[in-house]
Formats: sequence, structure tokens, C-alpha cells
Amino acid sequence: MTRVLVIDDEEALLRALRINLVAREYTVSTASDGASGLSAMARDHADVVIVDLGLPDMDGTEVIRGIRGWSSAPIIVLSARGQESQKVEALDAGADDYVTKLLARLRAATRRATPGADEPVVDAVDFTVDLAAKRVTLRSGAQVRLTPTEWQLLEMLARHRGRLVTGRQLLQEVWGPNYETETHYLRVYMAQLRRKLEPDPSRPKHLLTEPGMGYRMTEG
Amino acid sequence: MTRVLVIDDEEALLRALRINLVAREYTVSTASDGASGLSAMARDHADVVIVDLGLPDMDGTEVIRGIRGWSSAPIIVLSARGQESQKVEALDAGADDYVTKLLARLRAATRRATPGADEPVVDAVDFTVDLAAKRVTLRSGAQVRLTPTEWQLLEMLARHRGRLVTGRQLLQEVWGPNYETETHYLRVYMAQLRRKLEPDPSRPKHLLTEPGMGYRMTEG
DNA sequence: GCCAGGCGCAAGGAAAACGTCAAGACGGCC
DNA sequence: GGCCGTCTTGACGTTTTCCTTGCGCCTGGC
Repeated sequence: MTRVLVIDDEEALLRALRINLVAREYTVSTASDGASGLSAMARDHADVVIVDLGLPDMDGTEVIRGIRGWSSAPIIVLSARGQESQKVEALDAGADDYVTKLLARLRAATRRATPGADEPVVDAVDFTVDLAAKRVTLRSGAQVRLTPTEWQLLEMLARHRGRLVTGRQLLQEVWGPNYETETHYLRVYMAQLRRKLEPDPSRPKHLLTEPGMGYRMTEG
Repeated sequence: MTRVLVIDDEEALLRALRINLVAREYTVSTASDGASGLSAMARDHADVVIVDLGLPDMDGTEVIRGIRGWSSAPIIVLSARGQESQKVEALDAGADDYVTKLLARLRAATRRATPGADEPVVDAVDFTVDLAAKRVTLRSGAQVRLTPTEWQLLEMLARHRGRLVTGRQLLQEVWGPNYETETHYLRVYMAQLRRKLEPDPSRPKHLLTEPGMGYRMTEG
């Protein structure tokens, strides 16, 4: 399920967009100014953000910079106001050209965000990570239950399999931009992941630590 | 292939940048003022934009606003002129610190869009350095574990492969600006790198010392 | 032949990073 | 309100890395 965050101060447009997007099976959250938009993003980690330029409290470009500073989620920018407000009633109708185009942009944006479309399953010797289904299966066939945080951490490592991922990257992506220094979290959750996934948790084969550098997931 | 749009009115810098970027396998298009820069972006949809503030026809920040209004492509801003123009001749030489830093900024900007696309792999006879994965593999296939300091040192040398790097450069980049004189550190860590990477550490083939000058990494 | 300066090499203690366990805080749900 | 799972926080022992020191080698100049 793709989560969309809409940042716009126009109440009518917000409501109309929500209706349309939910109907298309997106999960929608909204914010009506830049500041709450940023904190909503930090909290929820939406997959796509739709931003209106011209917010009441801050420049839209600042919002974009604030998000781009730590997240790689695609951002769709609504063009100048005026034009938009003319379209609100059409939006309520629910099926006009404007919605169609926005939905197309949404699809394009989310497609680009998941370049691993050809390989949504990461296969390790002792377990398998299905990124699309958000599911982990042990070699024995047993399913593993992961908490949301555990999953996000594993997903990040699996997406970069083989490559080293720094602690900062992980903390920013999983916990948000204000947690860069909470390296403790990493140690706690890495230990939990290892307990659930590694044959011998104290001697990890797949979830490796590179002291001072970060973590790396290996398949073999 | 990453497409870069460079907007700058200084002809020499434009030409020098083009040469350097094309050599790194970027696709480059250029514009010499703000207006044509905006239309070039609208036409080509470059993946990254490099903008010089202080263009002849309009303020650089306006150009940025004009692009950010509809595109979420990363924008790299060149700092104040003067400084830059001093660097043009160095740019033509093609191998100084300035290019290295700009390339680093380019990589950082594009990494979000296309992760791991342009980080090269440096291949030597006896080992391989994967800059993206931060990994070193021996010809035998064995992985080599490097400490953070060791890695930074090797990365610096690998990025400048074939060229001589002075001790001052290495010390500044790895240890910081206040360690220029601690040439001792270099000897200690170079020895460790050689122990881990060279077939015969006491007779180095790849990590060479140029007495009184600095160090150089060779691939053959 | 002798000295001085730059370099390679090995080893040890201080400091930082890491792993682990467990208890407290928080929020959703019945 | 009480229960449950999850997330945060704290304390402590272990591992790893970093900096430092000392010594010996080689080279070039006197």
C-alpha cells in the first residue's frame, strides 16, 4: 500500500484529493502548512509527497529542501495556485483531466522510486525477504513476525544488499531526520533482527557490522 | 546515463566542466543565461542542474525557483564567482581538488535518484575497490575488512588512481585541517593497508611511496 | 665512515564503538 | 481502566579502533 502525504492549505482541495486517492487505494495523510507537513513526514515516512507551493507559513521550496535533506521519497509539486482552485469543483466530481494527470504523475513517481521492480525478492542462504509482500520467510519455511521498525531496518539493508549502509543513513531513513545520533537504537534493533533471522545470532552471517562504518547485509 | 544541465555564463568554465563531466560519462547540456537555462530544463528534463549564481539576465535564485516550481531534480549551486574563475585553469588540467569535490556533490545529488549508478569500481591487479559498496575484494575472492581510517585513505588514493597525492592532501582529507604535519599517521596506516592488500607488503606494487612527495596508487 | 632525516614496522594502553539484557514509557485496543 | 505489543532508555561487559612510542633500516651528504 502506497502512502501519500498531501501538504496544502486549501481545505476543499485537501478533502477532494483525499477522497480520490483513497478510492484508488492509496493511504493518505494530510497537512495544512509547511511545518506540520515536515513533522508529519518525519513521523510517518510517506512513500510520496504532494506539495503545494505557496503555503501560509513557509515557502514551498523550503518544505521540499527540508524533506530532500534526509528522505529520498519522490515529491510532486502542484503548480501555481489560482489555476488549482479553479479545478476544485472538478476534483469533487472525481474524474476529470486534472485528477487523471495527477494520478499519472503519482504512478510515475512511485515507479521510479522502486527501481528494484525486477527483483522484489532478496534471497539469502538462511532466509528470504519479499520486499513487495513485506514478508520474511526462513529457509525452514516458517514465517517471521517483524515489528514495523524491524521491517524498515531490514528493508533498507535488503535494498542495498551487498553494499555498506552507514548508521546515519539507517537512522535517517527509519527513525527520521532528528535521530542521526541515536546509534543506540541501531544496536538494539540489529540484535533483535539477528535473533529472529540468524542461525547463530551471536555470530551473524548476513547482518554484518563494520565497526565505525555501518552495517551490511550479505546473501551468502 | 545521468543528464546534467550546467547554467553559467563563463565560457571557459562551461567548456572545462563539459570536458570533465563527459569524461565521467555524464550527458551534458549547457546554457549561458537564466532564460535559456530554464527553457533547456523544460525541454530536456535533466537529472541534475548545476547553476552559477550571478547570471547576466536574471538572479540565480530566480532560476532555481523557476525550476523548483515544477521539477524535483536536484540543484547544485556554485558558490560566489571570483573564487570560481580563479579555478578555471585548474579545471582545465582536469585533476584537482575542485573537480573532485564537485563530482562528489554530483554523486551525492544523484545517489537519491539512481542509487549506485555512477560510483566506479577501481580494479587493480591484486585487488578490487568498490567505492559504492565500500568493499575491497582480493583477487582470491576474499573480502578485506578495513577500519574507517584505512578506508578513507584507500578511497582517496583510489579516486586519484595513477596520480600522485601529497601527504598534506591525505592528512587534510582524512584527519582534518589541523593534522597537516602528522606525517607519522600516514606511515602507520599505509603500512596497515599494505599488510592487508599487497601480496608482498614490504615490496608494494600498488601503494607506492614517492619519497618526499607523497603516495600513489597504481592498478598494474 | 658517520650522521641526519625520512620511512617501515611492531606493540600497548586509552578511548570509542558495539552487543546484550532488562526495565520503564507509550499508545492502541478491548 | 487494564492489557498487550512495541518502542525507548539505561547499565555493564566486550570488542575494535585509534593514537602513541620506540626502534631499526635505508639513502644521501659530509
